[in-house]
Amino acid sequence: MSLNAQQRAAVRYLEGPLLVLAGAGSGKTRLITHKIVHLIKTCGITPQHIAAVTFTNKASREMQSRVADLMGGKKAQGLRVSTFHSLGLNILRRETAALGYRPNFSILDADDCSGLIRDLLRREFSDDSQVKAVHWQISSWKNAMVDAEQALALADGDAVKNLAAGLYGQYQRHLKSYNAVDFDDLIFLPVRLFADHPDILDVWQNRIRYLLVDEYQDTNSGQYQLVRALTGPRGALTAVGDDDQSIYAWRGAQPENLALLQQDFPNLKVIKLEQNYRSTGRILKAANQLIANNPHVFQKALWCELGYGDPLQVIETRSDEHEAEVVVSEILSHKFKQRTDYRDYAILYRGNHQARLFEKTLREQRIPYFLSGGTSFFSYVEVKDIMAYLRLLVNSDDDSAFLRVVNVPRREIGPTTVEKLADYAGGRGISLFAACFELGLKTQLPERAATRLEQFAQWLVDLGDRGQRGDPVAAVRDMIAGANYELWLQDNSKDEKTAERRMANVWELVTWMQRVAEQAGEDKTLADLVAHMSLMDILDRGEEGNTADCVHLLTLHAAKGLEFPHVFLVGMEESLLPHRSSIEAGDIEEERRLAYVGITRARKTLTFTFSAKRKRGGEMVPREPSRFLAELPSDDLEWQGGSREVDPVQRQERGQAHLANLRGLLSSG
DNA sequence: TGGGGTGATATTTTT
DNA sequence: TATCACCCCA
Repeated sequence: MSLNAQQRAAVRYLEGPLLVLAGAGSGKTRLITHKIVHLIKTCGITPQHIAAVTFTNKASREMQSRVADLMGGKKAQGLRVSTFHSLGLNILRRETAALGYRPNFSILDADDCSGLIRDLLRREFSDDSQVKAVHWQISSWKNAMVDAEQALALADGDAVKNLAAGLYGQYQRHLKSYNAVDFDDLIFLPVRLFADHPDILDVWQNRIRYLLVDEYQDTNSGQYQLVRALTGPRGALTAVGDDDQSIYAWRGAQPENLALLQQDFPNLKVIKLEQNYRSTGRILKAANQLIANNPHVFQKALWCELGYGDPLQVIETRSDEHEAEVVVSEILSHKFKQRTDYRDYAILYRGNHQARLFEKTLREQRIPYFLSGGTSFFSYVEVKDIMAYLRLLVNSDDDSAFLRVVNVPRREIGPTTVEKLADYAGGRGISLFAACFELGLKTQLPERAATRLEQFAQWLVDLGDRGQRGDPVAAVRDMIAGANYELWLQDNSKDEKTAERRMANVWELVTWMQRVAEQAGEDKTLADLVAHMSLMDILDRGEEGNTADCVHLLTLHAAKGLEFPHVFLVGMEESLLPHRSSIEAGDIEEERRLAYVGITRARKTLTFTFSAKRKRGGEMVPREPSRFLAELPSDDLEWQGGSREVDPVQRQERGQAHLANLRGLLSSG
């Protein structure tokens, strides 16, 4: 497929920094990938001097594979397509010394960090009720490039801020002594580094001669500063974004960064991509009209050549249960009439809890479905255990990992022993792991305990050596076997089934690690593998999800970037969308963008539903249709339902019968 | 060590 | 109202 005039202009524009305002479905990934190939093939820039940055691993993988397709077999060796965090990790790993870290530092995930904060809170204030708030506050500060010292100055009055500011410095010191960083540090530290060391920045500006940023409206302060630093005066930057799809302000994204770019680069060129290749005219008209209610720095209007399409349906239902039933039966009858696949349908909603009833109804009808979200692979206890072992193998200073695994599986190293060990290590200013080998420890502990600790540590040293010299993955297998981890799982799971499933997770982790190792080539050490794995989620290996024929159940946030022929945007009610808390905060613009994102996912048909009543806290609460429905072009809407009152029992029976009937038709046809 | 009882919480989530 | 995390006790 070729490029349109605007896309072509954006690909070819190299005279300075470029901002591409890419509306929904306007082919922004196509633009970025073509530009990368253009830079390589036409401009002769070597791939290792080009970096493309995305937010998610999924987007990064997608971009990589599409560049590979465009290159037609010719490998773009050394091309850096990565997430912001991987890029930061890359910088950190090359500049550990300048940052005062030792090689092979660990990356702590959000849980580990919360754990550390909980411990600190307990110790300092013996009150850990505010862990989440404090963690969130520190993280926000880091994202805004505020360090511990500055935080102290910023915190006056607000209780959580005071608490967080008081802990921030200690938190950082602990991380440093663990030789560990958190996710936010992966951006924060490089930005700091570049500000303090112009010579190092210079090296990186030479290494990355052209930078492309995807989903630019989602960048936070730190990420923007990283982009600005790397871009430098040369201005070799293409940022692609859509202010109307900014839906992550609540976690620090600064859509203002779009306008800021214009300020910081006065010679910024702006190109708009307004032709949409996804949706019908009606859907786009609705999207445009809705989003016109938001203020705009950059005006933009989507158009298409795909025809006007079917009217948008708006269905009023009696209850949330009824809503699920109606949507499912609409899907069934539509599928029957149009001979479509289940995968052509998506049900989009504001909050995860809304998925439940749809899930239940789909399951009752034996309709396969795919549910977004859920527990991430890396939050399973068994996966976290193994990851902690890996971290400890690589970085013996990682006390956080040490504490997690020292007695898992049971090694008869109880809390008392660990506490004494911690006291000793603290006094000597060394890691828990190092302390296990010290003779002085033997005077503090009963001999048996000291011996067990030393054996444990020695076992890890041996494994680490093996991982260093031979095949790292084999060393990991040895570790799992040596720790008797499987036995421990069997003893600590509800039943055999769970134990098996959990062990399967462990093996999946190992298999995945093996694959990462193979992909990475021979020069990947255990440390490299572990660092990479800390930034990935095994769940977004994707493939199965896409190929399986499933109805998709997604939050509006999770739906961004995806498209479906037939979309149901459910729960179009005041206090759901826009959400109550946003109404109360007087900020419904982001909610409107959320609705906009939902609408623009649809290719052919779009159905809104809202319920007259909804169960909330056990009671049926009356509901109002969302104000956003009123902002849509009424000529393009077809309203159904809501008018007649039917006996609920009778209705329920009728609904069930209808569904069963449809299912029968489908399976026979 | 595990099960039951209790209390907090009910927007969105990636790395 | 339903769920879930966490705590305590047997």
